[in-house]
Amino acid sequence: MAYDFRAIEGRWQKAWAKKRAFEAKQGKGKKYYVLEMFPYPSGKLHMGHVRNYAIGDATARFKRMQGFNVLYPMGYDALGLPAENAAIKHKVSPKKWTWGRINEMKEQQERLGFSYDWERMLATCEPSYYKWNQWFFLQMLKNGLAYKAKAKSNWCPKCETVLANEQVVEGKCWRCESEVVEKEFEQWFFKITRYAEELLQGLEKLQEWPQRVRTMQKNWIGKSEGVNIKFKVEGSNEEIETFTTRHDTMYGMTFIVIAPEHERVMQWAKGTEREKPVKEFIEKVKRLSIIERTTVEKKEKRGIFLGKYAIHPFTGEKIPIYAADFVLLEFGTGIVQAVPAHDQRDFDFAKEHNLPIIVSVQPDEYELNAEKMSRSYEGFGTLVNSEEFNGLRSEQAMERIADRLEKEGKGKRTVNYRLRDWLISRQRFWGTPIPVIYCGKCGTVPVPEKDLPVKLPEKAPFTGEGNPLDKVKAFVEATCPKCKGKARRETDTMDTFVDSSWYFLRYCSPKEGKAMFGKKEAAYWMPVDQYIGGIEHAIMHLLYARFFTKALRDLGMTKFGEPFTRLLTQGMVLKEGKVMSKSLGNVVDPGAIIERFGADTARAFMLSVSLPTKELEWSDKGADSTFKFLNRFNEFVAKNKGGKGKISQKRLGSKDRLLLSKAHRTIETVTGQMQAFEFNFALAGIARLFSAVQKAEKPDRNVLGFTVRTLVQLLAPFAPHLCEELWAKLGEKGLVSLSKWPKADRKMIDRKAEQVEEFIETVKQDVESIKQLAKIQKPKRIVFFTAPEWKWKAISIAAKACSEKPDFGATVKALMQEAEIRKHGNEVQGFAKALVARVKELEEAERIDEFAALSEERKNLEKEFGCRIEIEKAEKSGHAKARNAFPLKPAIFVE
RNA sequence: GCAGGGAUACCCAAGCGGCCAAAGGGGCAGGGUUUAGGACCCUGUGGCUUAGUGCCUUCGGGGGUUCGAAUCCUCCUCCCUGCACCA
Repeated sequence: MAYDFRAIEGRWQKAWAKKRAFEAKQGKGKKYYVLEMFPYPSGKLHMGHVRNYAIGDATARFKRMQGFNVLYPMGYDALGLPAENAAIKHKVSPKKWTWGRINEMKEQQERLGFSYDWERMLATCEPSYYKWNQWFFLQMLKNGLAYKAKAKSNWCPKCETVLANEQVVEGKCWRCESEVVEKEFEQWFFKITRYAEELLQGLEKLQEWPQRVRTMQKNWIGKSEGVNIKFKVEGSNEEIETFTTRHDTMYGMTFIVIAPEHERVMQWAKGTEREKPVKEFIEKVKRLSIIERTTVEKKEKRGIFLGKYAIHPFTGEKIPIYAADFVLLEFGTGIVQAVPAHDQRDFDFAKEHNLPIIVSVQPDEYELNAEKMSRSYEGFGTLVNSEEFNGLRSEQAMERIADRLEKEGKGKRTVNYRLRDWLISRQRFWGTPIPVIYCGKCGTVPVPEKDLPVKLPEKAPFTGEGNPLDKVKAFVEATCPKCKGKARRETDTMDTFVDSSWYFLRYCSPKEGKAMFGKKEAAYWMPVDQYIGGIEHAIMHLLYARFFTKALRDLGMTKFGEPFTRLLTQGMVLKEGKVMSKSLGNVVDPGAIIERFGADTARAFMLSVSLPTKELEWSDKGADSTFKFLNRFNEFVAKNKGGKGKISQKRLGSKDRLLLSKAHRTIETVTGQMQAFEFNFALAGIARLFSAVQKAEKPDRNVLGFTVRTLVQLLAPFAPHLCEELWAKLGEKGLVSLSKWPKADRKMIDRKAEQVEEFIETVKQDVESIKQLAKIQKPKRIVFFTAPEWKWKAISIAAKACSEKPDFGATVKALMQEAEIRKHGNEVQGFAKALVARVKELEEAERIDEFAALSEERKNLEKEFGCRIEIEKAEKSGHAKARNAFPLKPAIFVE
C-alpha cells in the first residue's frame, strides 16, 4: 500500500511555513550561504531546475542540521526578452506576463518542498530592485567605470538589440541563434577591462571552483604578454606600432600585416592608383559575415599590398606592408609583424603572395631550411640570423630584445587582454532603464540619485518593431536635471546580466530601501559559501558577478573581492544525448513524476541516479524503485520505533553490536559524502543500513530506536516530508529539519563484528558456488570444518618468511621447523601454497573465532539453506574435506 | 588547431597502483513468498574448473614503467565541452 505522499507533503509544507522553520537570522552563529543560480521565470520547471534545487536543498538542509545558520534564498531573474515577445504575441503587458510565470514557478517549487527562506524572495523586475541597478550605474559613471562610446557592435536582427561579446556564440545570438551582424552604435559600456588582471589573478584563489570554469575564464580574459614595436614608415614621419608576443623572431620578419579596417589603410591609399583596389578589398572583407571571416575552414589568406614599407628597427631593412583579413583590429594594435618561418598564418600568406621566408629560430631536434619548409615552426629554440642575439635561447632573447627596444625607445613591453569592455545597452523595453538624460544644452546628464528609480512605463505599444520605449512620449520627454530645459531620456535598457551580477548581495537584506544592500548584512552573509548552477554560465554570469563584486568593493560597499567561495557546476540533463531545451522540444516535464510519486521521490530519485557534476541522461526508469524504497521505509519505521534508552555496548549481543556499528559507520560515511556532494553514494549507504536494520532479528530496542532515528535524520535532506512525518511518529519533538545531525561515535564502530559478518558472507557464497558446481539444488546436510589452530599459527611464520616477497620455498622451510606444524607435514605443502598467496591479507585481519561465529549463525544458515548444518573443528574430524579448512575459509561439505 | 573531460561487462554507471572478474542501478535467468497478476525477498549474471581457496580472458587500441596496472607514463583512434586566424 503506497503511502499518502500528498497528505504528508502538504501537511509538512504548511508546518514549515507556520513555524518559519527556514528563516535565516542575521548574526546568529556560524553562517552558511547556499545559493542556486536564480531562474528566468519561464513558468515551467524543467528537470535541470529540479536537479539544481534538489542539490541545493539537500545541502542547505544538511548544513542547517549541522548547526549552521543557513541562508538559502530564491528569486527570479525576471527582466528579459521572452516577456516582451509574449507581450507582442498575447497582448499582455510584460509585467503581468512575468508575474504570472513567477507565480506558476513558485508554486511548483513550493510543491517540491524546498527549504527556501521565502521572505527574502526577490524579482529583478521590481522597481525596488532595478532602482539599484540604476544607482550602481551612476556610481560607475562617477568612477569612470561606465562610459558611452561609438562602437561596432554585435546586432541581433531577431532580438533587435545589440549584444555583448560574451553573448555571441560562434557568430550567433546566444538566445535565439540568429546570425549576428555588425552595426555601429553609440553604446554604454562597463569598463570590465580595468579589472582584467585582478579577474585573472583571482582565479588562482578560487581553488574550490571546477578547474574547467577557471580555465574557461582564463581563456576568455586571454592575457598575452609581449611588446609593442614602433616602425618608421619609409618616406614619411609616420610611425606604426605592432604588437607581438614573439619578439625573439624579430629577425625573421619579412612583412607587416594590418587589419583592413584600420584607418591608416585608406589614408595611405587615398589619392594613389591603389585607392580603387584597396577600397574594393576592404569592401569585400566587410561583406564577409563574422562567421565567414573567422571560420576554421577558411585557409586562404586574403590580402593586398599597400605600397608602403616599414623600416625594421634593428636592421633598417625595408619591409612591405599588407592589409590582410586575418588581422583583427580589436586585438593588440591591429598591426602585426609577420614572421612566416614561425607562424602558420604568416607562412600561408607568404606562400600566397610570394614573400620571403627567413628562419630566425632553430629548433633543437632538427634544422630548418627556409627553402624547404612546408609549414612554420612555432616552437622555441636557438636564435640564428639575428645579429648580436644569435645563439641565445628564445626565452632569453625575448628579454634582451625587449630591453634593447625599450632602451632605444623603439618599443615597450605590453600586456594585452582579449577581454573587451562589457556592452550593456540593449534596445529593448523589458529591462532596467539606463538613468541618463540627453539635453541639447548640457549634453549627457545623469539622472540625480533622488529621482531614482527611472520606472518603466506601465503601457507601451508592443508591435514587434523597434524598441517600444522609444514610442512612449511620457517616458522619452524629460526635463534636463541641470538646466530644467526640454530633454530626451535614454531609451536603451540594461543587459539583464546586470541584474544577476549582484542579486546574491540583495538577498542579504532584500527589503533594504536606502541602499543597494545592507553593508552589515552583506558583511555577515557574504561571500556565498556554496553556489550551484549550470556550466553554461561559466563565463558570462560568473565573470560579470566577479567584476561587480570587485567594483562594489572599490566603491567601499564591501570588503571582499570574490562573491562565490565554492562553486558546483551541475551536469546538464540530457535526453537522447541532447541537452533538454524548449527549442529542441525534448523537455521532460517533472510534473508527471511528482504527480505519481510525490516530491520526496522526485528529489531523492534525481539525486540517486548520478553524481551532481556529471551529465545525466534522463530516464525515469527506477523512479518507482525510489518510491518503493520510501514506502518500505515508511512502513518499517512506523512499526519499529524502538526505544530511546541508553545503549551500553558491553551489554549487547554480537548482532546488536554489529547493527550499532553499522549505524555509526553509516553516519560517518554519509556525512563525508554529503560534504562532497556524493548524494548518490549517501543514498546508497542509507539504503544499506536500512536493509541491515530490516533484516535484524529481534534487535535490542534501543539499538533499533537509535538506528531508525539515525536513518530518518540521514534521509531528511533527500525526502524531507516523509522524514518529518516519521520523526513525529517516533515521538520526537520539533522538526527533523532542525534536529541535530547525528554524530558518529567511533567507539561504537566494531571492526571485529563487521569482520565476523564478512566471514559469514563469504562462507555463504562458497556454499552457493559449491551447490552450483555440484548441482545440488536442495542439500540434505552441510558441514563446516573450521581451520585448526596450527594453521593460524602458520600465518605469522609465513608472514615473516614472505616479508620481502612471496617466497614459497622459504615459507615451507620455516613452517617445517615448528614442531607442532611438522606433525601435519603431509598437509603443509598444499596449505602453504594458498597461504603464501594471501598471507598479507590474513596477517592484517583480526583473529576471529570461526567456530563460535558459525555456531551463532547456525539457525539462520539452516533456514537459508533449508537443511541441517553441522560445525566441526577440522582437527577433530576425520572427514576427507576437513583438511581443506583454511583460516577464515572453513572447509565445506555439502550433500 | 588549442584547452579541458571522456571511452569500464547486456545497458546506465562507480572505481583511478595490490583487498578488482571490478560498487550501485536497470535488464535478464533461477528460487522463495503470494489465490493469480503485481509487489516483496534471496541467488546468479566473462570463461574454465574431476563440488569452493585455483586458472584463463577482460576495463577503447598499441607500446612502456612496476614484483604487480582498469588505475601511472607514452603514442594512436573515437566521443563530448569550451575557445578559436588573439599575433
